[in-house]
Amino acid sequence: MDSSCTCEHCELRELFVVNLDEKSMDIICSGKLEKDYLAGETIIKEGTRIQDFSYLKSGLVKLFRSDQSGKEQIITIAKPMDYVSLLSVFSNERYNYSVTALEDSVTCNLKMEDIKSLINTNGKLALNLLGKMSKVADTLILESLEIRKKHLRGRVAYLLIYFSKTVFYADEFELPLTRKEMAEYVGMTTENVIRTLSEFRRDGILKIYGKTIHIANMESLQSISEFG
Amino acid sequence: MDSSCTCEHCELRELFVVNLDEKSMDIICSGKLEKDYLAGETIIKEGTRIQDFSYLKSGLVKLFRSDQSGKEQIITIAKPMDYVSLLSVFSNERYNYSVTALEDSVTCNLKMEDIKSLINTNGKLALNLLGKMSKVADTLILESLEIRKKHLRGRVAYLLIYFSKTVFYADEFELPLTRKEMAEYVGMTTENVIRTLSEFRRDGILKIYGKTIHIANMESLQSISEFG
DNA sequence: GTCATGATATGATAATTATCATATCGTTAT
DNA sequence: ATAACGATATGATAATTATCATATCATGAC
Repeated sequence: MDSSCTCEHCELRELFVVNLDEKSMDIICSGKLEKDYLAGETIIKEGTRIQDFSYLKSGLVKLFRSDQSGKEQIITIAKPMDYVSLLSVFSNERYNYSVTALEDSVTCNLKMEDIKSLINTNGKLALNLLGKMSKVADTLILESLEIRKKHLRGRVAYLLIYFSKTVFYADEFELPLTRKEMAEYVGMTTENVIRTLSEFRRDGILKIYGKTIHIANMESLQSISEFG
Repeated sequence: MDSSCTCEHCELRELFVVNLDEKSMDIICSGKLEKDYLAGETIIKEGTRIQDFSYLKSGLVKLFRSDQSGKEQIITIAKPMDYVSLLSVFSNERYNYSVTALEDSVTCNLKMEDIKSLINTNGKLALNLLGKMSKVADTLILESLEIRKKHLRGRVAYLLIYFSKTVFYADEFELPLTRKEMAEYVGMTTENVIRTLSEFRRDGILKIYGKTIHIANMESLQSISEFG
């Protein structure tokens, strides 16, 4: 066993759920590569050839698209143990989105070829990946339909609740997005994100200290999100 | 070989791309069930348990969600050889969307269990399905981002081009959606769909005879879609 | 045939959202 | 330290879109 490989102790088992046999684990591990990124650094650039199958070990990243005029749309945010390259990966030669670190982050990159050959011999792994991809796609599609139905207040409320309930598990947290990025996520203008946040502050729903948000009235925020 | 099974001649081979061995083919085929639906009929109802893995043999169907107030949002339209149950299928117990026939349609239903056990033993099939799902998810997600960027005129133009170029392969076609459904697809009101169509007619871009649409000026329509 | 209903259609108005202008604040580069 | 820049912030205004009212038309129910 390669002494530089610490897979037995790493999260690969958790990630793939099914226990791979020693040989498969060795193949995967020997090609495994961890990379560190500082907040703001580019992890994947749209148009790059897809060679790795990567997941996020720690930190927080955004997946987004840019149009010709440079305007960006955030597709989703990935948390630790989420796949960074799941969309596109089995159907495309190249990434059709970019990935940037929102916080200092570490990715774990496996070789796409290794994964593909493993899938060929390990049906459980295949089903597991199908399940993961199905879930990610479902979530993204339903989320975009939900957001589309909401007014501006509802969209901002939705986003704050998202961070509070599914990313930070706290009523007070440090926003990992600028107001501009929040706007790019939920499809509105930066000015209106700012205005909406100010409005929530004036209504006593939020306390805002720069990027630090404290949700003072979660009930109100939730009813605004569901729409009011 | 079961004489009622005509799989050798059917499109299963095309669909799965990889040639299944006789035994696998038999398993799939013996559980195969074709169903006919008239335009307007419900094929899948949101909340139903997922038991089949089905694709569309002929016709045209819409996948959509309904909210508590009965308002609907169309997720996508499936054409022949598209999977009707691909989203959700590997991650959910129940459908979180409904499917209705837009035209008289025929579905071919395979047993989910058979597919799953085949995936276990056939890596190529697994990779093929991963590819298909990846592509569908990608398309849906990017489409929703594209539509979100457009103004009303661009959205209607986009939809008409979609039907012309990828569904009917013709400049003149019979719209399979009501104006209300068009609105539900691209996220606007019925009135504004109608108004926009009228505007295109007045500008000489379209000729409209009820549900029959003739695109008289594709260049204009395309530049409107890309936005202008 | 007549009625009821939903689809299509159009206009007037209201609500929502974006754009533009401007200002402050904090951070980084020099 | 100062300048430059981007992020945050707010107001005024314009553009976009939805809502409401109303009318016609087609279709299916009876």
